[in-house]
Amino acid sequence: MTKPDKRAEIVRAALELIAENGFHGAPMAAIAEHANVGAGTIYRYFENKDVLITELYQDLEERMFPGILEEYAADKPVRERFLHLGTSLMHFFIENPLDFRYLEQFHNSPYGVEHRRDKILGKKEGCNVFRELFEHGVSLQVIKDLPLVILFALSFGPILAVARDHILGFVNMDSAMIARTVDACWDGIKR
Amino acid sequence: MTKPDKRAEIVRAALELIAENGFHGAPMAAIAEHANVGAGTIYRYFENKDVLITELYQDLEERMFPGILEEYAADKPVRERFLHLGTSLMHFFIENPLDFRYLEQFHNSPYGVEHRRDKILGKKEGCNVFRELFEHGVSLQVIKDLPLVILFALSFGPILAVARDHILGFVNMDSAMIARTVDACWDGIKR
Amino acid sequence: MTKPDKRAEIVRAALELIAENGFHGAPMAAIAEHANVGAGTIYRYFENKDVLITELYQDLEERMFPGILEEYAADKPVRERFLHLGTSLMHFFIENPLDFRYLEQFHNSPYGVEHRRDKILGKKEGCNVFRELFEHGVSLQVIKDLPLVILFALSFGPILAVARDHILGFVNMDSAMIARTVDACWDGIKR
Amino acid sequence: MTKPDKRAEIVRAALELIAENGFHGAPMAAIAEHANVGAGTIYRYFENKDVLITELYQDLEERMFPGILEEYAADKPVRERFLHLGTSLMHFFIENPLDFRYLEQFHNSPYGVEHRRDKILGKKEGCNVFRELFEHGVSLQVIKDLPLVILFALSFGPILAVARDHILGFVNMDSAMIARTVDACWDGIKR
DNA sequence: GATGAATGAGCGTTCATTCAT
DNA sequence: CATGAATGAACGCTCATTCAT
Repeated sequence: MTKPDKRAEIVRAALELIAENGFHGAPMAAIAEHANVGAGTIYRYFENKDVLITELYQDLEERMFPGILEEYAADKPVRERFLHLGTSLMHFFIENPLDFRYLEQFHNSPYGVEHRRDKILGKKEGCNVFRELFEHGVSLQVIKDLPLVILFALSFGPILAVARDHILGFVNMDSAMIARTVDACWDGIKR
Repeated sequence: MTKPDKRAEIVRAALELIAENGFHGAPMAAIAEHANVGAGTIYRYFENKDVLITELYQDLEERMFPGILEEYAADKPVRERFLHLGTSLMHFFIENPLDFRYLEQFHNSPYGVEHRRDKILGKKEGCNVFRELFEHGVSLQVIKDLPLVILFALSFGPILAVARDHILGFVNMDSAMIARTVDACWDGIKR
Repeated sequence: MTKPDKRAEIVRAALELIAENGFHGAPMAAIAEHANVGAGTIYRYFENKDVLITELYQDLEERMFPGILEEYAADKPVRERFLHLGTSLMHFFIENPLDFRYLEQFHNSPYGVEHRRDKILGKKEGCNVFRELFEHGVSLQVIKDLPLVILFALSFGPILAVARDHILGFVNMDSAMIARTVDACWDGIKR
Repeated sequence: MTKPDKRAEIVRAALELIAENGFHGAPMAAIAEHANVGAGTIYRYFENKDVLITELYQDLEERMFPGILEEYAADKPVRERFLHLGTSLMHFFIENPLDFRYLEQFHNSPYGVEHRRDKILGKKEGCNVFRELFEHGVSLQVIKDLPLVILFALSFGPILAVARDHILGFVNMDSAMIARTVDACWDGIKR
């Protein structure tokens, strides 16, 4: 039986190396070495590098959403829900810098573009909390009546940028600063 | 003497190929071919690929700022100046998708991180209009009193995200939509 | 004790895969899978892939000769015996295309060359009906007085070539056409 | 400018290694080494290994036919022409054992099968002397009225087999023996 | 100064074989 | 005995860089 801890080691090593060096700064041989695994072993768990990259992202999403949605109350006001989500997201990024950097590498690559295209065209199920919240907010005239894509950009653009800058050490985000930043994002989308 | 038009051809070809295919989708041989230049010739103008990539970015910045700063009046109110800059920037990105995609590739790579680090730590001269505008706005209590880095994130995060989505075809930005988006960014940073 | 049916399954699977895809289109893992056997199990029956390939050929010969020699009467005239053998052989090839293709793969490889060398140099016992028939025919002055090796070439060269062309669909051999072809082979060696 | 002698060295090394060890006993790295050339250099002359293999075969054919057709007189009787062609062919094989073994490797591989299929289906121009000779002989009722493919088998089957056996040292073909063998082939196809 | 043929380290991937279970 | 997960050497191929012309 394939040992689950080998797969986990590969995932960990790949995430780390790709997060730190990008996709082509992380050769399969290096991933194998960091995982204390033979080069061929990776291919028992992942068909090829593309599949590894994609599954790594899916793993990441599965680890990310539960935490973010914890204590998320769908019956609270739109503003409060937005602040909750934005804050949780930023905390997750800051506490999981490797995950965050992997996520950025992924989004900023053909994989990520394809992934987004599928999501926007509705080909893929994704986490729709944000979409629903925005649509709800727009219908209540609490949020600006802008295309969803733009509302996403106004919300996540700053959050991602700030998380990156924190991780790179360009700014230090404590809880208060996070709260003020997410507040500012809300100002951007609120009507 | 090295002919400046050869350098220009190399820059043009490299920008095009890298914007379209990423850094490792643009081999030096392909750049040389697209520039109608020998492969070795590139190395007369650029020490190596890293240097080419970095200088390409500097060229891009030099082409970008004059257009954006056109008709920029330092004596207008902060809000008006912000809207002018944001709108110009978005227009530039949308009208120069190749430049924009190169810029994104660059920012999302070790090169870009290094570049930002140098700028923030003050090692490099950059375009300081934005910095001055934000600092001025903060001092007038027109803009939120947040760290500069966060104000940048709140302003450019959404603009970059929206420009990318427009270029990828996920949203269609006409002048009206651009104006509304930049307005929303202002809402994000204004006090 | 090793179960003989496991060995048989391995032999069957290996023959099929190698016949269809050649030696290096038939990885040990694939053979194991087709045989419904663990990859390591093959090594309990065959020391390594080379040994498997060689023993496979011996199995094949053992299955081939009994059928060909059926109804073979050593007291019939040389010509009649030759036609009988040639015809039986061609029928066997045509009715067992997998065996035939394996045989060709084997002959046309270092294994096959080695095998022939051993046979010709008398190191290995083989089926000697053909040799005896030719020697007898030569002594009766019914068959041309040529070296055995050449008589083999004149007889089996065309038969193998025609069988291959039939299997590849380049010609369609019915019983009549087989008879005429073997007749022509006889014309080649007869005095 | 690419030096023609580099290409020639690669061709020589590849022919030699493949003739001796088969296609997968001749790794590109080994070919490069035998040609005293960098591994990457091969790819300046041949797109990939498949192309190298195919072009090697075409080179070989171009070297082979002129010699064989030398002094070939289309106005001589069919028998005489057949003996001339068969003898020339065998001499060529025996004098160029590397070429011969390469040719065998090629024919006995997917490349060769494809090549023959194209030729038989008329997709490819080839050397049609044999075909014309056979068709002419059949129409004059000098050669047996058998499908072309079978006439080819009766002629070349033995010639190839004998050439191989000579090269492997199983028989020694001098001019007299070659003549007698080709005579025997003629007996096989003549009416 | 300009060239582009040549290079070889390094990539992603395969597969015969081993060995702990 | 049987297994199949693990291995790592070896493969075909790419490409940044060099250097003789």
